[in-house]
Amino acid sequence: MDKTYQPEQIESRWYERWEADNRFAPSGEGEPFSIMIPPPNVTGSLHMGHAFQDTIMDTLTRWRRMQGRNSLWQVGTDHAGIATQMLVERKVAAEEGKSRHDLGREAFIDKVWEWKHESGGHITRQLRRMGASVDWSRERFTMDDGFYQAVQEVFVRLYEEDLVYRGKRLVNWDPTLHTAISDLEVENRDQQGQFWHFRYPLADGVTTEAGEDHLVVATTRPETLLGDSAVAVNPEDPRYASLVGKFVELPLVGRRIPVVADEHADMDKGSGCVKITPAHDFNDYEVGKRCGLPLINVFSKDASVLERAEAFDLQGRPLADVDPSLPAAYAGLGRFEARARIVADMEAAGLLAQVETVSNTLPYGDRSGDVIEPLLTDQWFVAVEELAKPAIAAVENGDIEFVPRNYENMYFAWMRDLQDWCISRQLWWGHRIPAWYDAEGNVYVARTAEEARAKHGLADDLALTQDEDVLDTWFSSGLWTFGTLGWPEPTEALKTFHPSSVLVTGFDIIFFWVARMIMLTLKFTGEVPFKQVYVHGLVRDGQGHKMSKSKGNVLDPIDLIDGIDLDSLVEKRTGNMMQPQKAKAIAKATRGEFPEGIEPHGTDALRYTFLSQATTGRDIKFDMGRLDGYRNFCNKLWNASRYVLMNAEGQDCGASLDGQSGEVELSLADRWIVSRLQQTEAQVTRALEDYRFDHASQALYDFVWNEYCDWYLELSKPVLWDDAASEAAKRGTRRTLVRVLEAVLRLAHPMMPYITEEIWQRVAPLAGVAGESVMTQPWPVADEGRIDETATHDIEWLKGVIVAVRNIRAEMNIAPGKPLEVLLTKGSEADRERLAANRLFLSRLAKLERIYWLEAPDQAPLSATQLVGDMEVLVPMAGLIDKDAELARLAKEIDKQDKLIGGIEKKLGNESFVAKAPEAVVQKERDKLSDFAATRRVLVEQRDKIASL
RNA sequence: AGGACCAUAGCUCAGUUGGUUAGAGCGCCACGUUGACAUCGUGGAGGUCGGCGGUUCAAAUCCGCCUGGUCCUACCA
Repeated sequence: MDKTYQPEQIESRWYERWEADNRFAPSGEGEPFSIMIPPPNVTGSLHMGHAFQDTIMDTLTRWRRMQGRNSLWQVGTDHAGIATQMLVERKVAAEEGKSRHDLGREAFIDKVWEWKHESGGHITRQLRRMGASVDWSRERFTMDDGFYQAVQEVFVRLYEEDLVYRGKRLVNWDPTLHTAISDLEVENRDQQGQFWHFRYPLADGVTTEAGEDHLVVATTRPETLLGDSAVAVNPEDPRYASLVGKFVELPLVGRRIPVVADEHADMDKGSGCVKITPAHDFNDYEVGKRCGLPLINVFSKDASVLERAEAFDLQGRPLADVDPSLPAAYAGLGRFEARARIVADMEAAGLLAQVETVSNTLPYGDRSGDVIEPLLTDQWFVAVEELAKPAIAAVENGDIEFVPRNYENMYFAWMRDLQDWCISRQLWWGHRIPAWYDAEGNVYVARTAEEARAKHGLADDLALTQDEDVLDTWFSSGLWTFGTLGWPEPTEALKTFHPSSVLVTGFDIIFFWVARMIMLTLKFTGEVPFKQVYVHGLVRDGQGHKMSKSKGNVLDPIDLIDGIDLDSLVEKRTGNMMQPQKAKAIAKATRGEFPEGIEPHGTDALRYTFLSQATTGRDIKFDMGRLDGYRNFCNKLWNASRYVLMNAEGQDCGASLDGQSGEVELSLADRWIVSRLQQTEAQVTRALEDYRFDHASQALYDFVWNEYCDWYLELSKPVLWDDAASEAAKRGTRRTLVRVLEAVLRLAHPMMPYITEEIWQRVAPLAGVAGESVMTQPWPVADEGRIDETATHDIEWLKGVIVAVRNIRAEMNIAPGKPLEVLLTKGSEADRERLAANRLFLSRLAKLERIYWLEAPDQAPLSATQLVGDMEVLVPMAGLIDKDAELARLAKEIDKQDKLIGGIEKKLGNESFVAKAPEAVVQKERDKLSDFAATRRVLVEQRDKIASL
């Protein structure tokens, strides 16, 4: 083995090997375990969130696989309608100078497929770098043929049950992308805005109670005035009661619109009158419904003003009795330009009463960044009410369990207040809606045009045109858990792996995806999609800020693995920016944070970092320090393995594959480390069962570094290297070294797959273990029978003596390597026996010249003293020790004991404590008190002795 | 406005059903390299557990209020 751990040399090699050997496919045996990967966007590249999530899923999958479960990690990518279409549009524009409309629908779709074939493999290659043990042979895409079938099937069946319907409704319209988007894709941002108060003249000479000939309404959107169809007042409002049923004359337009009574009008706000524009505001739409008002649309798909308004009734039928004329001056103006002109014209007409500056929130499209316009359009919807009921019940009755639990509340809150889901998108890339229209506009929904004709008895020569729209991406990804397994066919895979065991996902897509999967899956399979949902937080930068290109704080997981030099990192963060003016500051911050660039750390270290930070229900601040630390941990494991191999290879380890071995004798240290291994195995397993990856990684780290390396390897040296040790003992220690390491590698494998495989290949044969890969070895199961309390206590004693000596050395400024004479005294018979049994270990680890039992404590030479239990560890001071330093040290120690004693005496002095606390607790305090008191006595004795010199 | 979550060492975080001398890693200080490892070893310093109040024999842990932070939902004519 190389002297230093170099991950880049082992990682790609092992992944290719595993994949070639088909190690990721389900074994076909054992209880099924399955995870469906949240399909990443096919256009995307792997970000920290993916890397984190993939690490968790891979750890779970590898662990369950080793436990003998028939494990499937289903992989695939999402076609991601808007994102992909935008990306290819930009590419075509840049390369050919054409828009998608120049190309036409078919040619453009071809371009997208072409692009997908060219570049769609980027993210899956990155997934391989993370070590993801997904079954590539089952890779799926949300627009592959199978998904096409599934999507058609679901849509048609929902339609047949009236759970999908089409209608003219007010939707969130993106004027840049020219498509509807769902509520979830709208991002509300706080803004400073203006609030204009307008006078609307009352018609027919009517006046208010106060004698005014007009009403005052206020708006942040003056341009919607053109589409007003009423002014509402509160039914309880005495100021305007007489006006209900009367009319106002809409300024600039001249249309007569009624004054209506509706509780939407708030008497305490402004004048108490509110303009109602049902076609351009969601609240007003509701008022329109309640009051039977016409819907007057005044905007085109670009959100510019129409020449003539379009009026509809609530069913979306054109209304002939509304005068559609609009002032010619505004025709074709964009909404913001129209706003300015309308305000100016109102002011010129003396109808602008007041302008206020207010803070409000505006809806933005999360893809385009444009302000969303509520617009009346024909769209397809899923009626969610019926679907939501069983979906809520499934979580309530525990069929689906959220981890951590509190996300269930978030889920319930959202599910109980669900709006119908607008599923049509005016895009080209996606699943085209399986609906056909004849010349009269009759709609026929079927899986194919042929089926539509057959079903509805249509003539073969009747011209049918398919709906131009595609389905929301989340509609198809909502079928992910069963669609990937072959549904609607009743496949073996579906029977075996559905419902999936656990969904690993971020809280940010609980609404987008998780909730909809639950609804659709229950509807079509009668099963839940997954039994558990493990919800993790967002990966943020070291300061807790969201990583984003515009902030220039993005870390690329691949850069953490391979390393990146500073200039490349700066270039990556500042190149191709939307706001180039920020580049300088970002470059400076980057150079400050990473003066040397980023070193290579390897996949295993990155994975370990994620796991150690994967604590329940909170975002993680990615900590570069930990990444370094876990890279060092890999290095530690690597070097410990080198030591083991150096001492075991070519030697009789008492367990070689050929079964030939001499007699074996286990030392105290051997029994102890085996015992501790059992406990660690139990701890790690328990932690993984509880999704406490932080605890799992911590337990393993502690065992490997603080026990196996720091103590056990050191304790093995005297046995292996000292002639005094027997051959049987040497054999026993070699066997333990090798077997414990082999088990550790299995235990660590799900978390750090590469390094464990690399080392395991060399160690397994020495441990008498046959097999081609650690991946398919059994998961270590703790054997309670090998937990050895005596050995643990003895080792604790041994460590205590060694640490006591080291402590004295450090405090007394005695060179670490200087051989010392040490006396033990005042202890029990057990202590005396322990000394006899462990003389070799003690001498070696504490670097002693001589250690012996002092029978008569009162004859002790002047010494520095430490206590191990009741026993005193003495390092004679002659010529060694600084008297003042020792006195100072003792004073500090005595002070510490005094504080402890004081605390306990106070407790025990409290009568109600003694009376009410459980006897065991009280006894524990008494025991502690006598321990501390004894320690104090020894320290004081020692102090007096030294002071008297 | 409603709700959720968070606040523990300089930093990033653990802390099971209340009883621990409140822990880890990084960072810091001192010392140390002939035989696994300086991506290291040994020893050490560092915390009134955000604040106030309550329950209890006992609170980092349970309850209430407050402060600060993050996020979600809603509203803003």
